[in-house]
Amino acid sequence: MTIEEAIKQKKFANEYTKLAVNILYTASWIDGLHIQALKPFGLSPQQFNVLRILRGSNQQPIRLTDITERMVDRNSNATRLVEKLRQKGLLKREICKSNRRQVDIIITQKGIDLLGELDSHSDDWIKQFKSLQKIEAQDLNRILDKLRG
Amino acid sequence: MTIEEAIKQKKFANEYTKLAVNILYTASWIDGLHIQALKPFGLSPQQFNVLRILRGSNQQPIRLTDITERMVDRNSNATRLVEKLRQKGLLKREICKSNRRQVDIIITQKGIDLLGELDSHSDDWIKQFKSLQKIEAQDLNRILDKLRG
DNA sequence: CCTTAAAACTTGTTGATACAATTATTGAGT
DNA sequence: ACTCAATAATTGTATCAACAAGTTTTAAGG
Repeated sequence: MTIEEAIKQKKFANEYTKLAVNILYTASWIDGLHIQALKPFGLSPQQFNVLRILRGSNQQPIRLTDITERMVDRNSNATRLVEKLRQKGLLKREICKSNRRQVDIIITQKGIDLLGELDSHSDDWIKQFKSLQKIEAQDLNRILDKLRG
Repeated sequence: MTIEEAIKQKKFANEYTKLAVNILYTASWIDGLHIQALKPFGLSPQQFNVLRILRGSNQQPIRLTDITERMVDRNSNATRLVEKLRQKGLLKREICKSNRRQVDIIITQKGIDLLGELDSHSDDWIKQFKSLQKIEAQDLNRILDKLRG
């Protein structure tokens, strides 16, 4: 379905305006898929994102600012996200001894297990993407990277 | 900047997972640009979207459901968005005589004028997109459309 | 040391969003 | 005409995000 059909707009000022709308629309669509896929596990996309960042640090403690830097959606409030995950027992937080301004955060076994479960289900929503040929996915990745400059 | 650098993640499971993250990240980036561009005019991206839909209907009254159908981000609550715009005097709403369940919505002159101002400033954020060649923008549009199936 | 600035987080407040439940109105079938 | 389902919109509630202002701790300059 073309973006014109999707939002019932016949024409755009130019190819670039259309692209901006298309990316925003597609992202909203993906976000919806993602939310549905995560719902059975009680996680929001941002919470999931934080957990993956923690796992990615290979059990090394990580600071809140590190998390913010690596988040897909930078606008979230890392403090409150982390607190939510802590309440669920998916991570631990501890004030850093050598620099008491910092809070060291580390994923728990329960968090790792949950991510493991999710990995095996990830195809449920990623499979939508398999409609693209690998070369198309590569093109898309390359052009998006270029776009952001 | 590659998506790997942007979120400091060395590798992805596959090209498709990477693409999902890339689209979400890029959309968040565009959204940020858009928010900044609209801020001086006191509009959110969704409010702007609604106004453009109204203008696009060529002064024909339009219903709430029509607006929802055409919105880039479907998850918003059209009732409350419209109410916000009404308070600013940018649109009028009137209960439809022939079908009193419906509310007919129409843009005001003030709304049209505001959009006119914005049109002349739109390049301010769209110009980011000019770093792409036209063919790249076309490719991107085509592949995103295909992706959504 | 003492003051000031910077860093790392947290919190308050206001506004937005998601989803379900509710109201009001119309249309269809009998 | 009466009932029931469908349509159109609104509202309630809980959660989430945006942004600024605040706290605590460390570092730097004189």
